[in-house]
Amino acid sequence: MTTQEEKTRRAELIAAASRLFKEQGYERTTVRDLAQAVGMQSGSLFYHFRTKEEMLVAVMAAGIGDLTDRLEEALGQAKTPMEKLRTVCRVHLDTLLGDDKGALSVLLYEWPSLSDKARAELIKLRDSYERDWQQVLDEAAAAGLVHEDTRLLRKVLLGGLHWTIMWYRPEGGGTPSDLADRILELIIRKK
Amino acid sequence: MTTQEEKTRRAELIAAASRLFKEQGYERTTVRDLAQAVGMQSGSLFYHFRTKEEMLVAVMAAGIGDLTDRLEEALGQAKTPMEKLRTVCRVHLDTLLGDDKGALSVLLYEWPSLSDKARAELIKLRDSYERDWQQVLDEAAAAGLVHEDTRLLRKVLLGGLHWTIMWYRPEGGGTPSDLADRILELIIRKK
Amino acid sequence: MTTQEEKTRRAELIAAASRLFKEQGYERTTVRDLAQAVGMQSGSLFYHFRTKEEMLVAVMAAGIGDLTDRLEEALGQAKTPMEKLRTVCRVHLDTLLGDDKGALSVLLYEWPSLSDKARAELIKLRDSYERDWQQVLDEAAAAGLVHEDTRLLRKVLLGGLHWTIMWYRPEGGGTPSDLADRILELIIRKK
Amino acid sequence: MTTQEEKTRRAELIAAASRLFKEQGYERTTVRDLAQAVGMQSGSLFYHFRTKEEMLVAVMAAGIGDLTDRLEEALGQAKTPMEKLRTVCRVHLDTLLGDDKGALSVLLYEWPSLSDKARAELIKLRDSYERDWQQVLDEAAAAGLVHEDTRLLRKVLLGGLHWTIMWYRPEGGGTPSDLADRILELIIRKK
DNA sequence: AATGAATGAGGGTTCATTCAT
DNA sequence: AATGAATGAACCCTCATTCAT
Repeated sequence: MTTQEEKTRRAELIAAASRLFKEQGYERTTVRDLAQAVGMQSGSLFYHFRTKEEMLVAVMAAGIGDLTDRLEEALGQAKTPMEKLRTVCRVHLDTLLGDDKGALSVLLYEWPSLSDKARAELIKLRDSYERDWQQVLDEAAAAGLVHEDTRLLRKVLLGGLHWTIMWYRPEGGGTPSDLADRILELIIRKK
Repeated sequence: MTTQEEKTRRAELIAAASRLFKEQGYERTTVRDLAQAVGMQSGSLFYHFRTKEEMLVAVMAAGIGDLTDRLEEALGQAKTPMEKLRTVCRVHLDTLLGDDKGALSVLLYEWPSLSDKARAELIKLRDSYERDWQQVLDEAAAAGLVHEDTRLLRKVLLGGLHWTIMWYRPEGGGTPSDLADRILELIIRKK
Repeated sequence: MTTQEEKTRRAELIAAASRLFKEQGYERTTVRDLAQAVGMQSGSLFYHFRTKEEMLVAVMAAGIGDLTDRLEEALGQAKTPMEKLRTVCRVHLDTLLGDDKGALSVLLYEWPSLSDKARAELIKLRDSYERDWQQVLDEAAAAGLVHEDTRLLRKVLLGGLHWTIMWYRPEGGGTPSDLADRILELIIRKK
Repeated sequence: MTTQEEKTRRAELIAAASRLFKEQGYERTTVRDLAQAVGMQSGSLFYHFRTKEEMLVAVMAAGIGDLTDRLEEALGQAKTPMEKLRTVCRVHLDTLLGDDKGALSVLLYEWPSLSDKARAELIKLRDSYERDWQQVLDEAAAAGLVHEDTRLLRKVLLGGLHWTIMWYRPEGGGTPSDLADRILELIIRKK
């Protein structure tokens, strides 16, 4: 009950922060903006988070955590290397470009705003996500679907996907999943 | 004389801003930091630039301008579609990852810090650079070297290249040009 | 039962406040510090005390009350003017420098933190303590032991004793009682 | 000229801080109070001092510095041990109770507000003042004027003098110098 | 008797910018 | 061209206090 409400309030704050950090950037978002977005006074924020940076970390951790969960669930239903490849790209773009979430884009573009300490914590989570990618790419390379330098491919492909936030527009651009498929085409080695 | 010195001073400031904006981010760099870096008082900056944002714009404009100049010069010496392809990638990474410049990375990662007005001005410059890329990719596609969806390819490949700032380390990672070649391999359709 | 527990809880709080106000000062001690020291939430404090200042007053009142009680008890066993003189000094330093109590030092050094109203209340208690001192000094003067300007002597001697908190260190400094005796020597008119 | 004005402004601020810290206490004085007292905005303070604590240190350092200067000048004109004794007490009380200065009383009563680092710096200045006292007391003891435990006497007498701020009232209390003489009587060993 | 959550005023400090000189 | 000084709004954060439960 209390736990419930606490979860709710924290979750509300994280959601609001996610949105605002994405829209305006972390530095340009004030704690007053954040408080107002959930209908409280700015001082009250600090009951839930010790610092503004802690909110940023929470947003990012939630973002990468969600993403990893989604990916692992989706991978559970993918059989072939090709299906898995499609899955990692689709889940990534669905999450990044889906309008309900800003957390992932915050993760990517506010990385330099983190203190070293906070960064270290998040790197662990990010690495776990990238390990899943690496496995999928390794299987795909083994099946001759992609170039065998999979470590480089992982970084470059993820970079290419990340960058879509800068130019993707839902109207007339197809769904994120469609886009994922088209991007995949660019690097697939047809048998 | 005055013009000469003025150019010098402005250029000094832009260089300093470039470095500091890259290292610390635009928002986290104060005008005092900037002034100190060239040995003046913070108030004196405003003789050279009306606002801090104007410095950001100057850095970005110089960055994209330089890049386009370099590219066009290098393309002048490239003959085949393959050579041209290699050139665009190499010039991009040499500029982005070369240690003497931060301007390009500032351009990429401080884009959201711009006001709408400033953004509009820079978009023109950026488009001119991307037009050069587009031409090269179109030629390459015509020669069967790359996927024919060159507009998408341009965005994704540039995204992949941009992202290298996040992970490239000079020590043990080869030169930026080497990296460019390896990345190109990932998307080349072998004849 | 409730009364009993209430007393206990109040006493705990006063003891904790005494220690914290002494160590960190009244202004620099937060109600959260105080609450934590007795294992409760900050809001719960306000069931026991209406304001933070009320805690300060309680600490001070307890401090001066205890001191007066101790003094009167000790004086009961002192016969000669010289014994009485020694007693007032010893009790004062034992209480001020004894490691179990901070209340007296709080009384001295947080006096300016009090509101006028609170101050008035405490002045009465303090005066009662000083009246005991005055009597002892008057007897001593009558016996030729000290200078006859006993009102001035009272203030100056008490000032000198108060100031010991600033420099007294238990290790290698003798006991507070020893120190009291040595200080007394400084102002005694030998026979 | 610039130096002059800078001195003026800094001196103004120190004077105002001195007064306010004495009247309201350091913690209860806001930087807005301080700024208003010299007719500037609160932000402007930080052009002259990096932190509020730096102002406190400046007040204290000025206080103890002035005091030492005054003392050394006055001692230059004192011949006999008795005259010197009178001088140290008079200078101390004139400075402490003279209505133009609050710095010395701030030094005494805001000592606990200092950070360890700042305290260390001020201890040096204070020690230099107390060394002058020690010499005077040693000479006086050699002449049989005071008790031979001069180190203890120094601390106790200074404590007694310090405490006068708590009770001295100019109206009807004689001048600070008169008071100094009367206090001295309390500890003098008549020939 | 105590809690968890919130309040709201105010804290010290930062910082882009201005301007007389 | 540059400076020293100041501005003033905004910043993140603190904290005594309140109150429904």
